[in-house]
Amino acid sequence: MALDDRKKKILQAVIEDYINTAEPVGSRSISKRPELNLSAATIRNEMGDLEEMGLLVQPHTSAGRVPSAQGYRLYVNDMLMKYEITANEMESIRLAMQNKINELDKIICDIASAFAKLTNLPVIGALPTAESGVVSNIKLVKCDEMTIMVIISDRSGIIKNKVLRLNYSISDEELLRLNNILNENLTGLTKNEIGFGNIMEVQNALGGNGDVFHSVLELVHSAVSEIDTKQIFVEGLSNIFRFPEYSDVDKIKVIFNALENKENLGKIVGTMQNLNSVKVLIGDEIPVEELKDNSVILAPYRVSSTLTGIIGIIGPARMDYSKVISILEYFSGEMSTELAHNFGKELLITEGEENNG
Amino acid sequence: MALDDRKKKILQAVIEDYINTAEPVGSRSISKRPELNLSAATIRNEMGDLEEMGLLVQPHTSAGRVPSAQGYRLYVNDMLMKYEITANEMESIRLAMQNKINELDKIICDIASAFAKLTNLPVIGALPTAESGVVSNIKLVKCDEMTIMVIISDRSGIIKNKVLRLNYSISDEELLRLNNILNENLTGLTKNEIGFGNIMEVQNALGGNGDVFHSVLELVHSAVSEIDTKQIFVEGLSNIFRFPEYSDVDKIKVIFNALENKENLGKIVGTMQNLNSVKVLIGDEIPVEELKDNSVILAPYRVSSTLTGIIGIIGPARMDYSKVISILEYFSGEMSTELAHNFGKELLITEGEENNG
DNA sequence: ATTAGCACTCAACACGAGTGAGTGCTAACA
DNA sequence: TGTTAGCACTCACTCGTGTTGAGTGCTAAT
Repeated sequence: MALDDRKKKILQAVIEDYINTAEPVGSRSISKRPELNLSAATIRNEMGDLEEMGLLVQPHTSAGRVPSAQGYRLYVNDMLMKYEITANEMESIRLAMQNKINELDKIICDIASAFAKLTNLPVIGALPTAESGVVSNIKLVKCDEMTIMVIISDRSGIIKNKVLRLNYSISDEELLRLNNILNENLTGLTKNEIGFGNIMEVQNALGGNGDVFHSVLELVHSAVSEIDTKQIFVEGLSNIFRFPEYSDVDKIKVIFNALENKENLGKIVGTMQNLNSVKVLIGDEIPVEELKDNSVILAPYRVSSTLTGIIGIIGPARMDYSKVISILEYFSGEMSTELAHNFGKELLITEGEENNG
Repeated sequence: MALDDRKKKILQAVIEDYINTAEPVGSRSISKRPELNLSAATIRNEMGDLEEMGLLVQPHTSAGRVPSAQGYRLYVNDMLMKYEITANEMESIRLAMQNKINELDKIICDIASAFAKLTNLPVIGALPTAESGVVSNIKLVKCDEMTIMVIISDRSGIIKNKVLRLNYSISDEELLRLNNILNENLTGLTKNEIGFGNIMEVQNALGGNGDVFHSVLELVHSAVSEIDTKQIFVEGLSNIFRFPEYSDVDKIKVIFNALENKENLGKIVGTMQNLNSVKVLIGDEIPVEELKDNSVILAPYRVSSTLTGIIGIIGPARMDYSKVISILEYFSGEMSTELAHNFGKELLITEGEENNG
């Protein structure tokens, strides 16, 4: 059966009605639309065809039709109207970006929060991490007699710092020597290239008293290996209460349990392979069984040449794709220029951690 | 009316039954208890008295009785049986503490998560912060030509670090001079004593080119003022789904909205004034209107002489006070020695942030 | 003082009729 | 041949009713 223009229009009408009302859409309500000057009976015939084609589903015999995942997919791919972001919406996002005092992680969370408000949907994402850039500098700083901080940078700035409290003291000369050897052996390599092997090389280069520095080396290793560890966040989770599809406690329980599990979130965010465009996951395209009645829309953002993150929303498959995609695209596109404008230069990210020796 | 021994026993029986079943407790079920060899009719008379005294409440005429907030309060103050922590429970908490690789914040979150599992309740708390200790050292480190890190320590170690990217370069000599002046003016003061006034003094001491360092001073100021900013966390929120009192979406919505609001959490955690013992908030003792059907139990913990935090649970007023209090007391008491044992020395906390200049 | 007995209350549940939105099919119509 | 009006049918949903059972308060006997 061919999907002619009229069928497309009817499908679109059903999807848009359903997005607004969350109720199965009947033939009569569609027939009332002025752009489709057809009787309910005709619509019924067409809807029957659309159901046969797998684009619509009937929850039960005497109910209207609901879009299937396949229907949504067709809608997203072919029939999406361009949603024009309002000045207000741009303003909310800009405002969230403009708080100069806050550090990057907080700005991202502010933006996520603004998204959650604009879209009335829970927002998920990953904080910016360095995508395996080349380590350009490792710096060991002695904070006090027994406390060492390691600072790792790539050419765009600091990407990780960690603190270590030793249970022995280390002289300035020893530290400088260790620092030099570390830089000789590790700079110029990407995070992925730095493994335990390289670290052992350093230990060998240090010769006899390499043992003394063992915990410092361990610290460097753990800092390096965490460079691109994605820190995942969820904002505005309580937005799901707005949806009639979550008016049942059991369903809320399922989605909460699913989203409380960082592993699941990691899987979802991990579906973004190329960091260039918005990605839409509908229904069982989501790699988490419990979320297969939902849709996820993800967008990459780039803070600097090496720092990237992911932000997106999750909600019932019935969602305002057009608006959400536009907002995410706007953000994705404007992020770097916006922040560059506000901050006047490339941004840094840094995380502090501690450790014991 | 006097609260004689028998009335106390009946009250206790009602509360403990209700804690276990979440159903209004009838006279018959109490009369079956071997330790109270009384008929249902007698129990009924006594329960009538207890209701008159405000310790029990009847949800509706033909229902059993439920403890009032006042009843719970009496129970917690006078009638609590000492719950003996099991070896298993100790083990879970110890395990969470033992992960040496992780930094302190993660250990606390692990412990919170263990608590959530042990108690089947959502856990709230504040990450360890320095309680206005004396700033013993401020260190400015030049990471690269235009990047500065400020590291603030008290005598127990690093308590805050922040990174700043300048849009001008700063010489080693200038930085050293600024560092010295900062230490001259600010060390020995507590966080509360360091205000914008002191910072301005530094700027004056710097003389003519004080402007150049303005953003560095701003950074120091913001780092200092964040030293004891409580970072609040919630773990295992989905535990509330276990309770029949939250089988209604509207109620879940209320508690979620209440707990999603950091301000509310701050208010709750803020009720801990003295950091010495476990605190129980029952019903409207909780400073958040929406949570007045719940109870909160909070405990302080001390990581080092200057680093303290708060951890606690929240749940329906009907909760196993005895067990939860014991677990929190155990944790509160063992925390420092446990961690001291695992880490072999005082702990540090450090947070990294960034800023723009 | 305690208890057995009894009438009373009321939430909860199950059942069934009625309602209405929606369908598919068929026959008439342009 | 495509479109439409009409009609019988389906089925979730609502609402009123009756029943059940746990629990109470009161009273009178022990």
